[in-house]
Amino acid sequence: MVVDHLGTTFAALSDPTRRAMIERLSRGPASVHGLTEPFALSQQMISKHIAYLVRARIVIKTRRGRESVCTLRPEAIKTVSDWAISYRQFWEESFDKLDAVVNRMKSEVSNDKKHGQ
Amino acid sequence: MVVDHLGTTFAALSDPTRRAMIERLSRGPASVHGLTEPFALSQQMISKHIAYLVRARIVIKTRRGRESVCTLRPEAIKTVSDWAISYRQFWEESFDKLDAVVNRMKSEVSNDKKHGQ
DNA sequence: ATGATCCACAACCATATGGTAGTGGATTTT
DNA sequence: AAAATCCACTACCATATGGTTGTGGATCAT
Repeated sequence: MVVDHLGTTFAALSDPTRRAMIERLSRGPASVHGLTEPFALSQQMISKHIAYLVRARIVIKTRRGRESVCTLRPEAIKTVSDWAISYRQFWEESFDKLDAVVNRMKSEVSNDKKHGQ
Repeated sequence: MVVDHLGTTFAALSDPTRRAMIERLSRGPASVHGLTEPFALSQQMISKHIAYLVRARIVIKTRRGRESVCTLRPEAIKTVSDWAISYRQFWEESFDKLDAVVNRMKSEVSNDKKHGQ
């Protein structure tokens, strides 16, 4: 079976801890230890989350001495953006329709005012 | 605990069947039966997937006679887009840096050519 | 060399999810 | 009224995930 890259990406993003880690990494690479500190989670759990991000190709891990440095892959997040933007036309149309409805309601209201009830 | 809306949204998007259902619904509302046909999955399973999408507030279900009509909520997908776009600055900077590296490599290559090896 | 630090691996548990099969309730259709 | 259609509910199973504890291997500092 073909691997569902986008699927594993979304799955990786479904956890708030991992999204926070991404936010942290967007401000520069960090070691596993550096990622553990802010999160009140065990080091083992952080390693698991990182493994998940690595599997989803969102993060790259490189060994430097006794540290593992994690780096964010910008392409990964762009992939998500591209997916969502592919529906841009749909949601803009929907919002336009909503606008139209609102406007019609407004004019009906002013109509009511003119004609009384 | 506070509900992690974005998290359940991403989780809902992690399944290829559900993403295909979203693609289908972006072209207009459909009944459960209408959503079952293209997917070679049992009706029960499709109902489960729809329930997942409803829980993530991506889809709204309305009963009409014996049918349940599913409609896509455009705001839900816009949420995903907004999340990804919040990292736009990060990835554009990264791509710029990559460009810089590539350019430096190019100039080094032309340098090698000039000086021989 | 010894201890401390950073990290990975394994075993284990509870829960959620993807999937099946079976059933029964409404609503249309005939 | 009877049959067919559309859908939801339940029970059940295998697997993946979030989380824990325990441990051991490298690497750095003293």
